[in-house]
Amino acid sequence: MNVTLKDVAKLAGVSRSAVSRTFTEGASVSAKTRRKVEEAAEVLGYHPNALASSLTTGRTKLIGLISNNFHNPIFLEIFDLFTRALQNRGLRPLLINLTDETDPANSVRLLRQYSVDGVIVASSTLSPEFAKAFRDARMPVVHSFGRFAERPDVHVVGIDNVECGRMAARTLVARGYRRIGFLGGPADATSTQDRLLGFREALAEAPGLALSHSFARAYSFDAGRAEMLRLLAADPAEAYFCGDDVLSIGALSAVQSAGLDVPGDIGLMGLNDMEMAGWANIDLTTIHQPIRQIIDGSIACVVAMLDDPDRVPEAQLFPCHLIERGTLRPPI
Amino acid sequence: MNVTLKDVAKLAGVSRSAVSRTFTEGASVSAKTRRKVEEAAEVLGYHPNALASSLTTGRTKLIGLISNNFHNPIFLEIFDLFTRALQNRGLRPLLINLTDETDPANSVRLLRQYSVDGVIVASSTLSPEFAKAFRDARMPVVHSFGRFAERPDVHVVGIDNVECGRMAARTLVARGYRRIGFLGGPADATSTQDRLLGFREALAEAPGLALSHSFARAYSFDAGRAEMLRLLAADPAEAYFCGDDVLSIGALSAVQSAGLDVPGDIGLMGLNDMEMAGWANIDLTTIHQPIRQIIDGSIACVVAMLDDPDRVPEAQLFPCHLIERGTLRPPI
DNA sequence: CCGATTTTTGCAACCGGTTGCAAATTGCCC
DNA sequence: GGGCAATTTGCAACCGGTTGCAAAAATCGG
Repeated sequence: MNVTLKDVAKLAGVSRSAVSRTFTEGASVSAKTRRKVEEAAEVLGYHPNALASSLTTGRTKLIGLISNNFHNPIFLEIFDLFTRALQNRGLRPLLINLTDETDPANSVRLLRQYSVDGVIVASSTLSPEFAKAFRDARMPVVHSFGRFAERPDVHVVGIDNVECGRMAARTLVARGYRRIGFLGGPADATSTQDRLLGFREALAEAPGLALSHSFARAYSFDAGRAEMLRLLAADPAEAYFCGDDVLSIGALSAVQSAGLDVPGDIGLMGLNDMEMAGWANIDLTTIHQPIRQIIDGSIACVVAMLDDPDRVPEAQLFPCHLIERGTLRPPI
Repeated sequence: MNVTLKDVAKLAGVSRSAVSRTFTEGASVSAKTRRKVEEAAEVLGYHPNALASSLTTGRTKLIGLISNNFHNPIFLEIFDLFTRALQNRGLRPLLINLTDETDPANSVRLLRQYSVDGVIVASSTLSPEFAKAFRDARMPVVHSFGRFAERPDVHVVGIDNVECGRMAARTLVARGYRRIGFLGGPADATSTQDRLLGFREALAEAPGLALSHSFARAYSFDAGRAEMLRLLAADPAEAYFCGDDVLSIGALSAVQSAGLDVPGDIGLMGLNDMEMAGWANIDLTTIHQPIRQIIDGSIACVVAMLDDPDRVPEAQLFPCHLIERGTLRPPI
C-alpha cells in the first residue's frame, strides 16, 4: 500500500541500498544516483519509514515525556516549551499522563516497548526512585524539576528548593511580617519538603517569629483555596508562602471571599512565576522559576546521554529570583 | 543488548513463532508451551518490541495529537482528557506542537514517517483544509473542535458554534442589555466566524439593539485584556460575549483595572466553562462546552476508522448549555 | 486401537529498512 | 592507455517481530 524503498529502487533503476544511502546522512552515494533516486522518490511521494530504520539503527528519536500534573496551568507552559524544543532537535515526544499512578513499572514497560531513545520525567512531585526505574531499565533519563542530591541516581535538572524556601522566608521577614505561614503543596512531594526545610532554616535565624505550616492536598487551585479557607477559620498568619502559584491563586480567592484584602490583611507569595501570576487581576508576588532554562537543560542532557549513556548522573540547578508584584506589603 | 524473541525461544526450547504467538491475542498456542514461554520471558525480562511488530501488522498504536494552542489553559484540560482516554484504549499520543505553523505538510510527513495509526487535530482555529491534508495522505483523521459542515471532508467532532452565538445573544437580550458587544477571538478562526454569525442572526430578531464587534488577536488573556482596554477607551457596550473564557478573564481584568465593576458596569460572558471559570475570584458566566464528550467522541471516531478507514466523514456535534455565574446581571 | 478431525508447531518468507564486505566503477597521474 | 587508489555499488545478512502453510501432535468417536 505505502511506497517503500523497493519501489523507489525499481523506478530509479538502482539497488535498495543506494536508495537507503541517499536518505542517510553521510553515506557514500554519487551525485548521479542521488539525483535519480531523489527524482524517483519525488514522483512516488516516498518518505522513509522511521520505525523500520529504527530497527537496525537502534534510534527511534522518540522521547518519553512523563508528567503527572495536568491541573496546574504552568504545565501547559512546560509542555509548550518541551514539545517545541524537542521538535527543533528532530525528536518526538511520546506523552504519558501519569495521573494517580506512582508505580513506574507500567511506564517503563510501555516506553521500552516503543524503544524510546530517552525519557524525561517532568514532575516536582514524583520521587527520585520513580526516575531511577528508567535508569535501571537502561534508558537515558532526566528528572526535570526533580529533587536535588549531591550524588543523584539520575540526572536532575531543576531549582534548589531549599534555597527557594530560604529566599521566601527572608522576603517575608524583610516585609516586617512576624507571624508567618507556610502553605505547602502535598506533604509527600519532594519539592514541598525541601522548601519547608529552607523556609524553617532561614526563619530560625530571625528571633521572635511565629511559624506555622500546613499542606494542601495537591498543587491546584481548589486545594489552595480549601486550605486557606481552613486557615482563615482559625487564627491565620500575617503572610503565607504558598507551595506554588496556582496554590497562591486559590489562597488569594479564599482570602477575597472572606472579605479580606491582599496584601492589606494578609500577604501571599508563590513560586513559579507562571504567566497567570502576572495577570492584572492576580498580580502575584512570586519566586521566578526559570522553566525555559530547565527545559533546555533537560533536553541537552538527554541528548548528550544518547551518545554517552553512562555519563555519571548529576544535578544541574538554575537560580531563582524574586518577582515583586502586589500581594505583599512593601519592604520596611 | 536487549532481550529478543530469539532469546526467549532458545531458553524455552520452542520456535520463535511459538513465542510470538503467546504474546499475540487469539493465536493458537497450547497451555503447556504458553507456560514455558511465559516462564522464560519472565526470567529474561522480555517484552515484545511494539515497533518491530508494527512492521508486519501495520499497526503502531500511535496516534498523532496535533494542537496549536499552548497558551489557553483549557488545553491543559483537553490534553489531560485526551492522553488518559487514549491510554485507556492502549493508544499512545505522539504530540505535535504546531505553534506558528499553518501548513500541514510537515506534520503529515512526520506522522507518516512514524506510521501513526490515526491523527487527531485538536484545534478550533485550524482550517478544515489542514485536517484534510491527512486524509489526502490516507491517514484516519478526526478534527476535534473543528468547524461544522453538512458534508465535511474529514470527521469533525465539536459544537455548533453558530448555535452558541445565538445562545449568547439570547442570554444577553434576556438580561436586558441593549448595547451589546462581540469580543471575538482571532478574526480568521473558524470558531470566531461561526459564533459571530449566530450572534448576529439572533440579535437581528430583536429590535432596537446596538451591536458592535471586534476581535482579539488570539485566544489568550493578554489579547482579551488588550482588546477590552481599547474598547473601554472609547464608548463601550453594556455587555460583551467574549470569544472564550480566557479572553473573558482578560477582559474582566481590564474592566477591573479601569475601576469599573462586573457585572455592575459591564457584563461579560465567555465560552468553554474551563475549570478556571468557576474559580471564586473569576466566577464567569459562560457557555459550557462538553469537552469530555467531544474528546471521547473523537477517540471513538478515530478508533472506528482504524477498522474502516473509508467511513464517510461526518460532523458530530454536542449540545452546549449556559452556566450562570456572576458576570452578568440577573434576567429581567 | 484405528482413522478422521482438530489443534499446535516450526519452517520460511516477509515487513521496510541498514550495513559490512567484496566487486565494480571512477578518477588520477604518468 | 595502463596502473593504482579512492569512491561507489549491489549482494546478502540482519534488525525483531508476524504469519501462511504444511507437517506433527493431540483429541475424539467408534
